[in-house]
Amino acid sequence: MPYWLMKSEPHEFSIDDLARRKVEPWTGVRNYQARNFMRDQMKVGDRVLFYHSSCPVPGVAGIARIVGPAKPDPTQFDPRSDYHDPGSKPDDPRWLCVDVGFVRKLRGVVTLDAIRAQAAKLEGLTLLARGNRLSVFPLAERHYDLILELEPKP
DNA sequence: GCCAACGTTGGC
DNA sequence: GCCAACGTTGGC
Repeated sequence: MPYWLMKSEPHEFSIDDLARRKVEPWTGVRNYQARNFMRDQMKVGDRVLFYHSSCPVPGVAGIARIVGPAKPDPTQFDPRSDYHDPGSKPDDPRWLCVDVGFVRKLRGVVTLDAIRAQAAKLEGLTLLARGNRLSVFPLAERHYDLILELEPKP
């Protein structure tokens, strides 16, 4: 499954931060389903919609791609990290991260409102599923394309 | 800050 | 294995 949506809170890490960093290890995922997607299905080269959550205008803010495969998330072993997991052992890491590379920032955010307005065309999109909280999930290619068609024109 | 929805934990 | 309690997510 070569298309993904990944959420980030922009006050923590935004598309502008990724534009500066170029590549960022996607640390801090602490949900087994999201981890399993990264471990079992993500491939280097896969496309990612970069989603801003928990912010004034939630929505897709940019495009990224997977540039490094799943590997142990170092923050789980750091006692000073918010993501420290004392139950995870270095010889059997519980949490993984992938490397995410910047592709481009959209001309404007494709807002959650705008996406919802196309709900009829986006049937099955996890983002619109009731109670969805997953921070990493696969996208159907047609959903990826349709969302990008909502990008504001120049 | 509120709260619905969901995941995790732990007693039994 | 059940399920109540608790913690987290994320839009509003």
